[in-house]
Amino acid sequence: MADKQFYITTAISYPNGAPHIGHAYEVLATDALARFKRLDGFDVMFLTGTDEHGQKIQQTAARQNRTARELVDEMAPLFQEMVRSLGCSNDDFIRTTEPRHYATVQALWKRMEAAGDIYLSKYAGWYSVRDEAYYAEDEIEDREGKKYSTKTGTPVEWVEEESYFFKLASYQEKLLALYESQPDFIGPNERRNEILSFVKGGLQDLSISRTTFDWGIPVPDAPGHIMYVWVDALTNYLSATGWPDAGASRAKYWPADLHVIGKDIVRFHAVYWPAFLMSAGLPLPKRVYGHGFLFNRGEKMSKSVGNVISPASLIETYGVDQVRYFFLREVPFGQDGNYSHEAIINRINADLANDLGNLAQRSLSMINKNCEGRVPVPGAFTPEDHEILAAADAILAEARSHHDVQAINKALDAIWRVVADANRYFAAQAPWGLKKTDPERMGTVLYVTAELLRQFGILTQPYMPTAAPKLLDLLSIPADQRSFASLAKRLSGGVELPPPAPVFPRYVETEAEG
RNA sequence: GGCGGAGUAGCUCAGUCGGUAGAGCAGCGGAAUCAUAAUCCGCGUGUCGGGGGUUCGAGUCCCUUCUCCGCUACCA
Repeated sequence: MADKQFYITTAISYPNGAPHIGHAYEVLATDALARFKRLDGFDVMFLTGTDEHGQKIQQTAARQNRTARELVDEMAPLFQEMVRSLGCSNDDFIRTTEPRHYATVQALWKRMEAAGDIYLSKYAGWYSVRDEAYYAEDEIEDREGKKYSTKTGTPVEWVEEESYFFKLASYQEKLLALYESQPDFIGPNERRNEILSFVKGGLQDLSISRTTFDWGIPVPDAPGHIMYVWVDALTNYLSATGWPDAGASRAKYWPADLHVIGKDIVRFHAVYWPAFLMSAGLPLPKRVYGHGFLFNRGEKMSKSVGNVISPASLIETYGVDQVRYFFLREVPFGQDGNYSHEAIINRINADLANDLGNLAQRSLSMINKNCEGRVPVPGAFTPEDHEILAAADAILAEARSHHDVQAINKALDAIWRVVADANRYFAAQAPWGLKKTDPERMGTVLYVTAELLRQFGILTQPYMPTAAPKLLDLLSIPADQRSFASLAKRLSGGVELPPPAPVFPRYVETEAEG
């Protein structure tokens, strides 16, 4: 049991502005992965948080005439509230401004320094504050006397500073060996190929300290130097385990099993991060997975286009479980996805209200009216009964294999294929017609259907942490019989059920909306 | 410029070792009435981006070409 641990993380959010759908998507998907593992018997640690240092925060705060500290203390709770409102089950929320994080980052730095991988040199070049990146002479252009990055269009300024460097170049071979020996270190495959070609193309040493601003973690024994964003931010995954305190209660969780991140920061997680850890002599995470981006009707969400929708308003409009279900089912995790009001409604009504919700409602109300509100005691099963139950029994193994590669939408497809089968089963058996002709057979059909609902209820808990338990409540399933281990134990006949109530309401368009 | 990926039914996409093109959604018709106007059944003649080639036979292999996307590099 001690070996069945699972440490999963999201990237930490940069709280320079309010949380948006991208933040919500990443954390809700990671939550589904974490919940699945918990239900599957793992001792899970699920971490998310905020990355609160850097020049952008400092400048935003300055514009508002206050300190960076004041700014992040106001912003971080917005992210915590978003995570909470999405029904997420994170075990911790780390902020990079916390003392525990400072301690870990500085310890990691010292380890890398002791390994001989850090040296002092000088860095000069065109720096974009917004991108937090340096650009070469030919990567910038002159526009009305000012310099801009040709790549991102952001303003750049000439910066010359003393900087500590990390000997990244010397890790090229070790990294390639890592990708070779651990083929699933990077997912999905497209991202792996990109990283592979990037590293094969040669690595340069990395500047890992800054002296031009001071909102960051100080470099040990180097006044004036603060740490580069990625040394600081990536290390949060380690900080939450209490490292370097080997006696910390969470020390056992390292190395992380899965870092869930956006596809834009795969390089930092798949190149820099393992190199830092190798340097410090620490075990490496098992896998890094880069998910795609979400677009509103094919367009990137932006204030100028006027299609900005906050996670909070989505939840308010559709409901938290519905929002979670939609994004997890509709978008293949790892690919970019689209969302629109129409698409969300279609999923809510077709999959949740019609297919699953209505199946529950029609079968449970028949039990309520015709079986004294108790789970019927089934008679002998027919081949049809065995077949549909076998289909349900097969879901877990398939869902598991999809979750192993973060193919969340495929796991949901697998469940809903059987939901569709269950509707066909119910229609074919037509228990309402058996009421007078063969009440015992009717009871058996209703029993089988209730058992299928139990399976669906248990299996959908990772995705819909509010609605799925409601469905299980309607079946009087005790709290301690809701894990995947309980899937194999059939519903017991004779148990009293509460009156049925709709679990997934239809979304009805109101006049005002249109 | 280099590397990689993708172009298949109105929409989103599956198509394993080459063997007469599939699913879901939407649409049309029917059945049923237990149920959240829900459910079930039936209905798809698609230049599989274009062109050429290999093969008895190619969406599936090879060449070429067009378009889109990602990563990356960049010319004195």
